[in-house]
Amino acid sequence: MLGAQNSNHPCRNCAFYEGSVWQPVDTRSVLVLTRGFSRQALDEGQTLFNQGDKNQGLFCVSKGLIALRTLHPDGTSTLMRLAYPGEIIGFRSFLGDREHRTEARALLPSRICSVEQRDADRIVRGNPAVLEKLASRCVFEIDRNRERIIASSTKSNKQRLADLLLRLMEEHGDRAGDHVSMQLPLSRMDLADLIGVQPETMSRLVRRLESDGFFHFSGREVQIPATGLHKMAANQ
Amino acid sequence: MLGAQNSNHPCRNCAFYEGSVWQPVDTRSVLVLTRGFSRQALDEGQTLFNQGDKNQGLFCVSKGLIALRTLHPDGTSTLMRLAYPGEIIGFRSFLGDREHRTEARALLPSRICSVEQRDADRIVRGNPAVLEKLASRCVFEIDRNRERIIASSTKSNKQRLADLLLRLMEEHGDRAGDHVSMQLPLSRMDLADLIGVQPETMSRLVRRLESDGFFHFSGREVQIPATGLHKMAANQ
DNA sequence: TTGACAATTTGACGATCATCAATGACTAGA
DNA sequence: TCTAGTCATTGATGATCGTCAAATTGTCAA
Repeated sequence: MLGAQNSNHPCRNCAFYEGSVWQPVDTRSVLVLTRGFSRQALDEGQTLFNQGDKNQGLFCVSKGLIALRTLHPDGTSTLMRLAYPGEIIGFRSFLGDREHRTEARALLPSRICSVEQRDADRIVRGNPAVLEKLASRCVFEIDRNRERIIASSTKSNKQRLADLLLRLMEEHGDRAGDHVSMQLPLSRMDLADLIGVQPETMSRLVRRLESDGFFHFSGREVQIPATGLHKMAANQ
Repeated sequence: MLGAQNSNHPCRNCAFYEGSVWQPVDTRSVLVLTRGFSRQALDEGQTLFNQGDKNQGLFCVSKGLIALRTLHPDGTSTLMRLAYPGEIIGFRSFLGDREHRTEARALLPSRICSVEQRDADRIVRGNPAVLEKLASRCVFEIDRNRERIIASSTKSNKQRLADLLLRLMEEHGDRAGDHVSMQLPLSRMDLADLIGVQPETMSRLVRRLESDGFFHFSGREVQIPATGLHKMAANQ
C-alpha cells in the first residue's frame, strides 16, 4: 500500500499522487510522478492558462478552486466547469486537439500540480490504465454536460438553480448542525450563465428563493437549511 | 496500405474497418476485427439498444441513421446525438459505467456492425492507440455538447436552428447545382429539442425561415439554396 | 374508402424573461 | 478621503416563448 508515502506527500488532495486518476499506476510510475511534476501557487484571479494556449500537459488542483470559462468574441463568457481540489484540468486539450478551449482562472487562492506534456505523454503511453482513467473522466464530463443540456430545455430557472446548488452542496458542502454551507466565490454573472439566464434574472431569482427560505447567500458563502434542502429536492 | 482490402469489405463506411477509430491499429488487429464483428440490419424505428441496458460492446453505423435519445420520466425525450455512417456508438457506456444512458433508434433503415464487449475489451486493452482514438472521440463529444450549451444561452432560436442546419449540411449534405440538400428524417419534436424549444415554436420558426428563403423542408428532406447558406452563415 | 390515431399547424393568451435604464453597494487606487 | 470603476439590485417595458385548444394534415390498417 502507498498510504505511508501519501501522508508524507506535501500535496494532499492531488490526483497526481493518490486516490484519483493515477491511482492504478504501478509503483515505478508513481516514482516517476513524485519526481516528475511541479507545484505552483495561484493568487485569486490569476490565470493558469488562457483560451487558445497550446496544451502544456496535465494539471491538478490540490487546493483552492479553478473556473474554466470559454470566452466569446463579444466579450462575454460562459462558465463551463468548476474544478475543486483533486480534480484534473487540461485533459480535454491533452487528449484532443492540444489547444485549450477555455481559460482557467483561480476563484480562490489555489495550488496546482502540473505534469509537463512530454512527461504526461510518456506516462500515459506507458500506462494504458492511466489512459483508461482519463477516458472515464471524459465520460463524466460528457454526462455532466448532457445533464446541463437536458436541464436547459426541460426545467425552469428555479429548478436549475436549485439543482445546481444541491449538486455542489452534495459534492463540496460542509454539514454544520441543521444546515449545509459551502464556499461559492461566484459572481451573479457566473451563476447566471451556469444555468443560462441573464444576471438581472439571476438576481431576482436569488432574492425570491432566499425569501422563500430555500437558501441564504452571504458574501462568498451559501447556506442551505434542512428545510431548504427538502424543498429544493422536491422540485418545488 | 489497406485500400485494396477495404474496397473488398462488405461493410463500407465502417469505422471498425477503415478510416476512423480503428485505423491506426496494426495489421494483426485489423484481422481480429475482420473476423471479430458481426453485422445486423435495423428497420426504421427499430431500437439497437434501450436506455438502461448494459453495454454490449461497440457499434458502428455502416448505413442509415441512428438517433440517440435520453428518455425522461414524464414520457418526453431529448435527442442527444445523430450517428451517421462511419460513426461509433456505445463508447460512452463502454468507457464509463457500462450502462446506456440513451436509447438508440434507427431513423432510417440501417446497418450496424458490432463488436461484443469481451472482444472490444480485449482489442482496446491490447491496443492503446485504439483507446486513444476512443478518448479523442469523447473529446469531440465534449466539444459538441459545450457548443450546444453555449448556443442555448447566447443565441436566438433562429440562429440555433440555422447553425444546426448549416453544420449538418456541411457534414452530410449533397451539393446539387446551386443548392445543398440532405436527408433529415426528424420530426418537428426532434428538431425542437435539438435546439431546446417546444414543437409549436419550432413549427412557427420553420415557417418563418422558409418564407424568408433560408431553406425548404419537403418531407424528410431539406434544401438550402446558396442565398440561404449565406444568410444563415451571416447570422441574420 | 373509411376510421382511428398521431403529428403538425395555427390561433390566442399569459407568463417569463431579456433589455434598457437608474440606482445603490462595494473595491481599489490615488 | 475621494473617486472611478465594477458588480448587484430594482423598476419598467416589450418581445418571446410556452401553454392550451382547435383545426388540419398525414399515416396506417381494417
